[in-house]
Amino acid sequence: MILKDFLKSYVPDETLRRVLYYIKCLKKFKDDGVQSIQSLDIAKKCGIKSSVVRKDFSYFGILGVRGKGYKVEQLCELFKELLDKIGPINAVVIGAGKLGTALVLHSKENYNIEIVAAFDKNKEKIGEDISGIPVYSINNLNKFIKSNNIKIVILAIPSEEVQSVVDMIKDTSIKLILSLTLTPINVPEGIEVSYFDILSEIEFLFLKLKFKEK
Amino acid sequence: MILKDFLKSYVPDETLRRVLYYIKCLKKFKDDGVQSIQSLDIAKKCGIKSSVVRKDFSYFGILGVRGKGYKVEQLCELFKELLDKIGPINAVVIGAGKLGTALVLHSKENYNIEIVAAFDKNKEKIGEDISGIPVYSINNLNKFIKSNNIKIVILAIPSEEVQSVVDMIKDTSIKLILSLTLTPINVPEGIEVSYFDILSEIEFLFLKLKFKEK
DNA sequence: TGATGTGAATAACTTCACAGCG
DNA sequence: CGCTGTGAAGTTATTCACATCA
Repeated sequence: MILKDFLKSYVPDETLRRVLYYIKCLKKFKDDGVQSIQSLDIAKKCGIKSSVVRKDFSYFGILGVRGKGYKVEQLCELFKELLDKIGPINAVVIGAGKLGTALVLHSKENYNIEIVAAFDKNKEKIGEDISGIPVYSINNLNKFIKSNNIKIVILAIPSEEVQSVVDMIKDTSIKLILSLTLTPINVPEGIEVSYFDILSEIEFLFLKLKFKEK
Repeated sequence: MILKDFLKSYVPDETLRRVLYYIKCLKKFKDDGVQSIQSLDIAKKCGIKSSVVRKDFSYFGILGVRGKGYKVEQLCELFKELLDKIGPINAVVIGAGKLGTALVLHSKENYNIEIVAAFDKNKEKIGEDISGIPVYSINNLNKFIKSNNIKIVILAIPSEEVQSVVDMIKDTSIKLILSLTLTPINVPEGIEVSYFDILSEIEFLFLKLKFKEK
């Protein structure tokens, strides 16, 4: 046990988000055979300031050596420990179209999340599998979630269909819904919804760019 | 001209992000035949507070009627005007795999962004088209961007290939790169990079959830 | 009267600057 | 000496509370 009892202490959301960058970044250093690094090395790679890196690390009690830096191996272990402590991240994806399929395939490579099943309403897709992950009928969704104690659902379906699927799983173990369109969803207390739409993100970034220009 | 000269005034980034939610939300109200709404109606739909809605609107000089609310039609027009003022949002996508293809198809429905071409290194895909959008060889990317004055690139390719593609377009009209994996990219000044990885976002949200639990 | 519009207070996050220590 | 670790200052965003006006 290297980590201090971090779950009790306060960690800013933005730090948690960056942790995933750090993990990716450190993996790269490790693969390249780098053994020792400084906060500035990580900062440059991630496009942030070195003081951010150091402050972020401080929330986890990560200790570098003053005047020297950090051991890559040790940092990797620490973050691995963090992820282990969180436990397995199992999810299901709704919609076995292009987007849903892409997600299932990506989840096989280098992520800590596992997509355990896909669901669709299209009869032609039901019964198929995506690289070993089964595609079930949307009618079995509620039952599957309950019996497998699934906490996360990814919605890779058209915006018109989003609410009806959510209504199907209101009363299950689901804690987190990630919708891939911005269409607002109604959920009961206790379920968190996030919206994550690639094309809308582009629109936002471009809007921001235009506002800065003038 | 309803909008005041907003491009001069300060608008928070987060407000700009929410604008895209408002647009989606208002479209829905309009489609449902709702003519008049209050800030609380929008807030509920979007899962935010009514005061946020009102403050956001205030940056654009949007005027409701005290004691009554807002006219849906009028709000829709205002935001349309905003988008028109920003101008067309043309982008290219790199990678004509599942994810890239999904993006091209989605861009056809109800977005303000237009994906004008896809690029791939796979000979079998080159020359094909995705619902009318051509797939070109990655070797033509630099030239295409320059001759079409493209400002936005979406990277839907494996993390190992990301940097080499970016290196190809360093000296073009590109202003904005959206990478769909978290792998850090080096870019020269003047190009903004954003990272947007669906599975990593899930990891982050789950991490956040776990930290809040305890 | 009832919901808007907005300054002021609060909270969250980032940056700074430098003491501390190997 | 050089880089870490971290309070303190600065910045940005959210929330509050209420005057305002159709």
